[in-house]
Amino acid sequence: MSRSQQNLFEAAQLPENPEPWELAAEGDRVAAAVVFPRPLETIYHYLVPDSLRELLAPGQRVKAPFGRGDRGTIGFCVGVGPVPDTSRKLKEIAEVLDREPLLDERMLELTRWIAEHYLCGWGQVLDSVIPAGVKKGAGTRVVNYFELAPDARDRFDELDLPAKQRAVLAALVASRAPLDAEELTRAADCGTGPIAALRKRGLIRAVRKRTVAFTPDEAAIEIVPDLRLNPEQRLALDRILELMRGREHRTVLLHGVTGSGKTEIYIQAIREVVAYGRQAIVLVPEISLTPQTIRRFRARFDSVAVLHSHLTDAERHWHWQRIARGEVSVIVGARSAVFAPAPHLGLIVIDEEHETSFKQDNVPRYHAREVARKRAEMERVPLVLGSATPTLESWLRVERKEDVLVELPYRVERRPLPPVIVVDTRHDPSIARREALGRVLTSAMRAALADDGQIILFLNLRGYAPVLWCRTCESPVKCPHCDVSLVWHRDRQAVLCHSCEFEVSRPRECLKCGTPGLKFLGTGTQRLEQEVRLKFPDAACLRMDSDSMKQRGSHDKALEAFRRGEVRILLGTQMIAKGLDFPNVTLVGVVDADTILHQPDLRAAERTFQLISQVAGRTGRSARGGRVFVQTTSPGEPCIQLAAKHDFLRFAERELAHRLEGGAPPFVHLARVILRHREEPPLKEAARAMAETLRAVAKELELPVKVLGPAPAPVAKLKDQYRYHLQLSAVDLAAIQRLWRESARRLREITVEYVVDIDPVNMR
DNA sequence: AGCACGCCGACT
DNA sequence: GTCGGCGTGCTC
Repeated sequence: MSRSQQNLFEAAQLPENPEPWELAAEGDRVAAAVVFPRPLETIYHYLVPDSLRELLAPGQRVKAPFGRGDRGTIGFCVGVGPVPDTSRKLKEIAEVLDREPLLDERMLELTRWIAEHYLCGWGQVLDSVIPAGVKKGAGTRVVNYFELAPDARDRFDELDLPAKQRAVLAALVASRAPLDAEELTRAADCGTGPIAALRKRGLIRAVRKRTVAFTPDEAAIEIVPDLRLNPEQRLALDRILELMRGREHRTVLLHGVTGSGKTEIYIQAIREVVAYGRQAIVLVPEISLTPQTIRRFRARFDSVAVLHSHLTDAERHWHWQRIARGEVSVIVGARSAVFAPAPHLGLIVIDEEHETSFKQDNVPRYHAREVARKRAEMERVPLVLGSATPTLESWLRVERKEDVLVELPYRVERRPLPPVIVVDTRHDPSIARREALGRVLTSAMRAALADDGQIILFLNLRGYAPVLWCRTCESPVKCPHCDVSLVWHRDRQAVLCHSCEFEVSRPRECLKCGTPGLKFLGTGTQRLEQEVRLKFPDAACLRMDSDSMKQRGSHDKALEAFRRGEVRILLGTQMIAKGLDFPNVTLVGVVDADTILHQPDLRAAERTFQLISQVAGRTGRSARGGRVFVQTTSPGEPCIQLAAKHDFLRFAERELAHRLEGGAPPFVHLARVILRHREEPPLKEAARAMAETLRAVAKELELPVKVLGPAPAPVAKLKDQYRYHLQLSAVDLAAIQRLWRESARRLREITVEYVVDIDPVNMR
């Protein structure tokens, strides 16, 4: 038994060293520790019948009778060992579902850590970590393979057989491995009849095997050599390599301004890892997982697996198997790629570390950065976090010397960062006329176009008008199912709810009071597109948002058109804020910096700073230079001012001071409890009762946890369910975790549905 | 989360 | 009298 297996037994509360009498009493019966994909903390024990003993190992799925009805339920075996010391009569495992473990001991340990850290069931974690395609065996099928019966080879010469049957036998004699029906009929030039006849005679027999019935169509790509690093990059890479060779875990924060060449450093660090025969995982935000990013890695390494959300189950399964066999050196993917089953991991990289999409927003609500940190710690390999605008969480760790800071303060070839001009739109005549582009930005656009430059305009709202105003209610019309304003989409001639599926075509009257006469207020990307076309009729303009980019491949096509210069003005949402690198872009406009700034979120300033910095990174990438215009009604806001000066350090210092003063993250850990119910009064009462219980338990156990609330959630209703939330905060996350676990029993009286979110990043 | 058990209201 | 509403509590 391996060491880590023993650890699992401890977790499963099996006796580590059973007393001799125990062994005698139990004979040599074996028990399996099983967890189920449900919100259950408990590890359940089952007897392993002798017939399954050889087949069962930790990491495999089993079917076992569970609950009062003894229904066959699929669970995950997390340990095998002696029968625990319990008076309870154990049931037996009914079936072993996998031939091989789906996860090794380390991954089991990692998933257990996630369950404990994020307060959910271990089985739930395992269930979400293993792709559906792997569980289903997608892209594989069971095929009959034929081989000679044991004595057929010897009797071959004396047998008197029809010619075709003889040919089949001859083919099998010649082949060393068993052949499937297709191979056999081709080799013997016959149909299936002779095969069936031979089988009947007992001269050949069939063995059933699961085989891959999937062939990937990955076009070959030409490998290009590594780029020459500039002195700063060289220094940064050396620092990372030095830590890598130490064979100790370290987390490196690679803070490099946009365009400083961080990706090249990742690539060359990975090269070293691959040279040792190890694998690297590179996590990138989902929206950055574009064909360009993929090509960039595939042009530098022989075997790259790209895990993105559009893979079919069969493709995902195929990659998973290849990764597990160690055939892939580099795994590039979004959040869930942190679970790639690489057998000899050498390095984990997280690009754009500050991106919120690394946090999963359903159970298990893990943050890929924290999971990566844990995994890297367990595997004793480095973790590299890269960003131009690190999270304050990562920055504080650096300040506390918990992590190592490596900086790239300059762009490649020492190109300057673009000047950022903050435009006060409060007294702008165009804005007063409800236009989206103010006078300053419009004339800057005119100049850029006259100078043959290209333009990127960023606006964080999709649709035509984000507000449908009812004059009678004197308020925006809301979705009848959600506490969210409906958005007018002109292209579909309908108002949509961006939180649920609700849609009404061309409403003439208010959905609440029935009065006609609605006004469309505010500007979304569709209205912006119209305004741009009106003001610049001669410049080809393209809108990129999730509405216009629904079709597969349209994203790549749009960017290609922009790259070729067929499109002069590119406008869109978040999806154009990252990673794009077009040398001819000489102007970037942030149409409304206030949309993020004024959100009720403790990180609103941080997000605004990040947005401006990231968007600014899209220009000035060639000798042509470039400028950035940021439209806002709060031009004095420090986060905007400091982003305009590209001064992350000052911003971090200021913002950290604020957070410290306000007792906010990263100085404390938060946990958010979101309760939901169809009716508001019982929900409110349940939330109150929960807060009271948590406060009482915290007091009894003297746990230093603050309990805030309850209060209606910022989105007070979603899909016909009202929402309330509580906020727990503590310097030490362990205090929150303990409080939650210790309260579990007393929280059983809470009958409305609720979830806990540890270290939330989304406060809606 | 599921699911069985249980204790109350409208039916044959 | 029974069928079934969904509140309650447990699952090796």
